[in-house]
Amino acid sequence: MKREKAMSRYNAKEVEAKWQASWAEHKSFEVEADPARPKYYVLEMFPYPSGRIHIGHVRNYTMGDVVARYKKAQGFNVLHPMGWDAFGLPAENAARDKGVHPADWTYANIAHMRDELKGMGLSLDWSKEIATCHPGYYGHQQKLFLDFFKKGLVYRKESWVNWDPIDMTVLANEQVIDGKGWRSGAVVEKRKLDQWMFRISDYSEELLNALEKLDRWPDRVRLMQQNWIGRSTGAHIAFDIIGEDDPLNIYTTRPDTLFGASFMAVSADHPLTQRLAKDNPAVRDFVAECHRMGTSEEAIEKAEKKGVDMGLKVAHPFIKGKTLPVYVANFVLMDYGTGAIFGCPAHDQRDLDFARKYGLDVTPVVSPDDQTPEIGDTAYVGPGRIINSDFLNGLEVEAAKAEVIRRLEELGKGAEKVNYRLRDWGLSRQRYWGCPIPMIHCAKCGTVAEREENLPVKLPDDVTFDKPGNPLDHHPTWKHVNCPECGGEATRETDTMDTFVDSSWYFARFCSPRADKPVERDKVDYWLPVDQYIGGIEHAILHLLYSRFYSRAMMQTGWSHVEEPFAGLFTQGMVTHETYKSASGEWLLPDEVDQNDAGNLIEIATGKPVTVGGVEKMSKSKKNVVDPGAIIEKFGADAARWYVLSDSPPDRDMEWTDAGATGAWRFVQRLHRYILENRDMAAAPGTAMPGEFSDAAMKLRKAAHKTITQVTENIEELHFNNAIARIYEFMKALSEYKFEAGEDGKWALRESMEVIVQLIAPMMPHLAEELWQALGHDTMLVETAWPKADPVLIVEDRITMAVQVKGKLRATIEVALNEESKRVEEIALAEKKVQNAIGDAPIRKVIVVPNRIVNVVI
RNA sequence: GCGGGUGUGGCGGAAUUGGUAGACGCGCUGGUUUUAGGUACCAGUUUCUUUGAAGUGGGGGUUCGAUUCCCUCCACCCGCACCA
Repeated sequence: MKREKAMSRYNAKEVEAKWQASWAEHKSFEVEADPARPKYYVLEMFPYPSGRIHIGHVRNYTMGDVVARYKKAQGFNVLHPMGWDAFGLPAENAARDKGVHPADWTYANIAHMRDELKGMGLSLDWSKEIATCHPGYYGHQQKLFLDFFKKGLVYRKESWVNWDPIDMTVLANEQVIDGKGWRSGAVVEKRKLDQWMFRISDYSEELLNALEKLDRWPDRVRLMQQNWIGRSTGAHIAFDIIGEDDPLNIYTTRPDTLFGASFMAVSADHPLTQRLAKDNPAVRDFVAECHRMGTSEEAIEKAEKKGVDMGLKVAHPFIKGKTLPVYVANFVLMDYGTGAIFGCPAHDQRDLDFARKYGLDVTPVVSPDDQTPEIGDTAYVGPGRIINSDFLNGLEVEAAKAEVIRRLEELGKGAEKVNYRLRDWGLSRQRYWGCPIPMIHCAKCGTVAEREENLPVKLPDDVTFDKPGNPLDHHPTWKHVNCPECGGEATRETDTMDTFVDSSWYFARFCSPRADKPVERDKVDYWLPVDQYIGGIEHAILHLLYSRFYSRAMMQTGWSHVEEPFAGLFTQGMVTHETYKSASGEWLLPDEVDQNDAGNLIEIATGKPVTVGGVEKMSKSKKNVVDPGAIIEKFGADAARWYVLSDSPPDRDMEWTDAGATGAWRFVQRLHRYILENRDMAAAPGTAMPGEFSDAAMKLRKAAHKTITQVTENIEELHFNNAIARIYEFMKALSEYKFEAGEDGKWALRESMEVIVQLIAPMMPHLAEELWQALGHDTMLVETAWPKADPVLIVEDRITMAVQVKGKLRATIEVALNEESKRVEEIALAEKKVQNAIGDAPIRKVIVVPNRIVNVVI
């Protein structure tokens, strides 16, 4: 009997498979460039093929799918492709740990994840699928690299890496834990290696200025990029080193505080430090200590401010006879400015911490109130006038900066300088599973480009991961080639490219994914830029900035016409879940936890109570993950899609709860049941619209058309949770509708049923398609135009206005739309509750905001 | 440490961007239906000392009016250049 009841329910699994097959058969989402039609390019950040999709993917791709399906219904030629960010470290880890070849591991993962994505019913054009680890992709990436090289956008430079001395390998920052290698446990060293670099810093100003034009990007992302590029105006100052010919060049943004300088600080990697370290053990030890700190800016900034006096003195450029000691300090970054600063402790917190530690002078030179400020443990960084500074005294900070620069220029000891925080992009990785850099080192000719006819430079398949270091370097034959210039013996570059390179142009490749060159101009000219890009906020800076650089570089090499790859950007929040711990303190999967009869959470296996922890980002380590496959199996893809959209604003984190998913599933059942049980009461499809409607029918029609307007607006703004709330409201209005025998009532019912089915279609495409058919249509909903609201039906002639007395709500009144303010005031004051609230007090003022509110001030 | 963000009932959140705080959903309470229910339907649900008052993380300010703007403090989250 149980089965019988279940059979009468909507069978999501069956129905979803049916429509997925139907869309595939009809090639519903396969598109070609068609200049006669308006295009819309929807793209979600492509996934790393880890093996299984996670619920964050479900949320991300559902959002993109809603936009894609909606835009298609609006008549756009919609490109909505999918691919795989398939190079990267995890494949090599799997190779090392499990003995699987990275390619086999990756392609198996892709196959599985592709099936999972197909089960979600996404409107993807699978004929355009790409994987970055395929030579058909990375070969073209090598061509772009060579073009960039010829334009001078690529160069080689020594730079610092994390080096594991036992594994003999370069470590990613995340592989360095507390200064030690994650596998070997060896203390990590900083080491200098020759690295390939992209000249992104050439575009600093351009990348900064163009942010202004990205008006469909979140402000916070633009702000983060702006801060990352970090344009500052300051000064270069040359300090004469006592007893030496060459000066110490520093960069400062506060030249106005020059008279407050009490020491110089240079980076551990500064040439001066390197030179002095040779004869000075204290300096050498300190440099070694700095090199154990790791390469991340975070590690450097968080470390205690330390330094060593290197015994040198420099002369103050303006104070005769004053000298300043030169320290090597751990908080000075070689990559920023010149790698050297002057320290003015009174007006910089780091300098102050340093000065207090080493007993250096603290001289205030900026005063907020013309008094000499007391400097304790907090530096004064605010505005004010200059004091204790000779010719600068009395000037405001900005005027003082200009004046000191003018004086320095006169002396030939300095100049104004614009500086950027943005560094060139180091793309070399000493790893196997990445795109080979198509360069060859020849003893005679130097480093030369591989010939284009030899592209792609393919990765060798026969590699081993049992030896420390880079497998490409170990390979017996791969790197040995003839020089393309002289034909002599030479070796290939064994570095591969950063995976950020792969993801910096994939959106362009999607336009012509099988072309025999990186991109076809007519295709990118039609499709680019991406109209709506959707992905995580964690990519706010690097991936997006690198892609913006790549677009410009591709423009410069003639491949494209767009500066900005992503016209619209949306960053969705993460999916979170409660964490659970067993009685013995082990993390538990949500599936291992259930409620007992008393409503307490217990571990299913043991029956023991479970400790509920915080709601956190889903992570394998804390086991607070849900498996999308299991969710879709249980509730269907539509319910899962509906739920990830319904509860939280898309840019915020959402908490996954079982109850929420069940709620979505219930709505699926409810709508399905409603349409199937009541469709016979509705007019036949295609019936002509009656000339007149009863009040009830009219009320329903108004609700339907208002809902069309609201849902359309909500989807345009990507406020999917609000769209769903409006659909719920309309569902309520629909179920409260009393059926009428007349043709007008039947017609209104059909209209409303069709409207709700069309409005849910972007979110729940399978159910919508099924119900569309159930309503008697033999066309596919996926090919049906988006409903249009009748403007006549969405204007209300009477509205409710709130009446406040002294800012507090006392009554509401109903008035005509756009009623005269004077009349509104009369009606409001006549209200009994309003009069009670006013009492005997004299009315000082009445504020009437048309169609909104009345506030009586007493 | 630096940069960016978030904070509203028991829970997720809404609020036309300065104008009725709590839409919509979950949960809960009561009722109806059903052979049964982790079903369906109906009603209620911010709190309190309830003729009223308080209330959007805490404190202060601007305003006729503040979830919204300003100052300050607290908590949590994201990024920091070799994870993707």
